[in-house]
Amino acid sequence: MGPVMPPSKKPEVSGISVASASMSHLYQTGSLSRALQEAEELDLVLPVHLALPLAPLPGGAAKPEKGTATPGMEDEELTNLNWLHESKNLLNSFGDPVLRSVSPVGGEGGGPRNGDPDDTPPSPSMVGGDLPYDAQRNPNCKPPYSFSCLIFMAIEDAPSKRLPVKEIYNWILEHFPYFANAPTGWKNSVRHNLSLNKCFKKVDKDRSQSIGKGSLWCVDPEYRQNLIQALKKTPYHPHAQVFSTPPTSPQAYQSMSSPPIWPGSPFFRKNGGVLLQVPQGVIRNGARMMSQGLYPGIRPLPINPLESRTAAVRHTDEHTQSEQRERGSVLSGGCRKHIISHPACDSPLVSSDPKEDHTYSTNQSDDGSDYTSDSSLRSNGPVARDVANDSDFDDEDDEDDKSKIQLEIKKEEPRDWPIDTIDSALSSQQHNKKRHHFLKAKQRMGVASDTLPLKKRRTEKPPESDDEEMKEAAGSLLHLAGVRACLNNITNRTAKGQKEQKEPTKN
DNA sequence: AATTCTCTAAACACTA
DNA sequence: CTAGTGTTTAGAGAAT
Repeated sequence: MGPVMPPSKKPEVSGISVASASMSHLYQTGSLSRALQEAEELDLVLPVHLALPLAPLPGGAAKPEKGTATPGMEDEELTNLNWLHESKNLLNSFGDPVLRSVSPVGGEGGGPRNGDPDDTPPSPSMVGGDLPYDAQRNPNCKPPYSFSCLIFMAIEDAPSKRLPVKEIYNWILEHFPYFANAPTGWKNSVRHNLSLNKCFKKVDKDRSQSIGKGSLWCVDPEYRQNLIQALKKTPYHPHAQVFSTPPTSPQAYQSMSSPPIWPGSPFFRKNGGVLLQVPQGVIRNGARMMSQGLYPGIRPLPINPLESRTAAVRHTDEHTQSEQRERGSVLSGGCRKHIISHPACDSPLVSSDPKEDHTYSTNQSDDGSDYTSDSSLRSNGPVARDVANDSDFDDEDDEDDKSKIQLEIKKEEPRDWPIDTIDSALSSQQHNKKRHHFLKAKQRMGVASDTLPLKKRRTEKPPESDDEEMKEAAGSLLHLAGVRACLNNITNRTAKGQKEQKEPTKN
């Protein structure tokens, strides 16, 4: 255990340090601040939402003064607002590209924001500004969820896990009264998000179903966990119950941590609190939670746990912080050995095509030209990956084993790194712009299908997906045997043929 | 200062 | 024809 950190020193928010003491102990020791201080002294890793109020910000820069300048705001509110700003920054800085792109907090980046020191006075619907969200107390407060999260919640809340746009509107309206008075532009944003965000897939309408216009939308299972993770990280009111009333048991703590919308919300209830529960194992290891979105108990994947057990290295207290870091850096040093590989596993999470798993902001364009800085990879890789690979601390309960399984399935995805994404497709419109001229030029040259945005392509060619998946699955197997290149030649030829057949009809 | 990211607006095509 | 839906582009603005 290291020495007490001076207040000015940046804590390892990325979760490098290791906790062996339970968080409930901290709560029982008294006030949160004291507990947090104690945690710091003990080098404990805190779940992100606990660490937030205390943690200085990587990259500095919270801009509390930028908060809502709503007249009449109380000091406490301002404090909370500052906290929210800080937490946003902190969350952003954690670096999972996915999380950054699927920000839990709406307006992380651009767009007019509530409470911005705008020229225009805040409209009634904006009262509440950036204050931590409490839909019950302040229905006019803009929800702290990005549209991605809102849509995700709406879809998840549907029994069939698929909704037409209109129902998504309705769900949002029902759960977030803010939008009732908001300008209608938000619907456009929803549609925009659905269209551009890779997380959401259009489902071909069942002929028997008559839902009117449009299609059904669902969450791409491949990105589901990421959305959950993003949602999970939504900052919430620092003075919420979890802070003001230390629970007497870990269970109590679990049940009250990180309410997804608000406690008692239909969404929360329907999910039985499961979706965002933080099991003890995770609490003990905030690092994993922060970086991996490991939320054991969240709809375990249909895989065989027996085969998925990892050779997890149990963490012991003698691991020093530096050891942790070193281990992390080794693991993250480009060669990410995945503990488990299930080439034959038919987990839906396994990407069928590495190429498909990127968006505008990924390393390589479809055409192979490299016009991206891929900052998400650069800036986020190390921290996220370090921690990601530190998933071997515990653990004794099945829940955590499940989480490992999920983690490893995710890890299996055959790419350098990965998941850049979620709605980086949406967010990387910068790249989109950069691509624009290039793609236009290319389209003129008659390679249109190849240059279509990913999302478009995904929805455009469902018919051959089975075939393609089979090929990819075979490719994965053959790859292991070192004959990947051979297959590629075959598949490329096939795909090319198909493409050429399709092209004329498209234009 | 440059980049990244999200939101917003708008145009347009398509469809019920 | 209208309204809703889906796609795409452009730009604003905050954060990094």
